[in-house]
Amino acid sequence: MAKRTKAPADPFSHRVLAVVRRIPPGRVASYGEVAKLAGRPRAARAVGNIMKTCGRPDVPCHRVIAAGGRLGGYGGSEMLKRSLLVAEGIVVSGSRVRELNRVRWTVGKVRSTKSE
DNA sequence: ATCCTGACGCGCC
DNA sequence: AGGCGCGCCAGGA
Repeated sequence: MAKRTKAPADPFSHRVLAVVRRIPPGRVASYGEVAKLAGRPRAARAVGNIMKTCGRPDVPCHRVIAAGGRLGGYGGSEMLKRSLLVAEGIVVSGSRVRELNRVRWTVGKVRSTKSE
């Protein structure tokens, strides 16, 4: 045996997709946050690339935004991303998410949609 | 294997 | 406040 079947291959990309998939509706996570949770706090850029190559409908890539609440990009259709976020109840102003502190997805922080 | 690009992040001008 | 540059990581040619 001694064969671990196969090398870890891409635990990173796989991890990123898993994290994004865990993002609940009405919540958003930044590329850097996802990257950090995936095990690469400096791979925010790579995360963005993976989002593009994800090709998984179970991965709400539109819920992944840039740092500071910026929309980031969306294949050139960031207006679509903005609409999707707003449609989920997220307040977006221009190219900036408002109340980021409220929509920011945090692990272990299950805050109801109730305004506090 | 090497080079370049790319849905980023942060600092600086 | 907005724009520019450098750094970091992964995937594709």
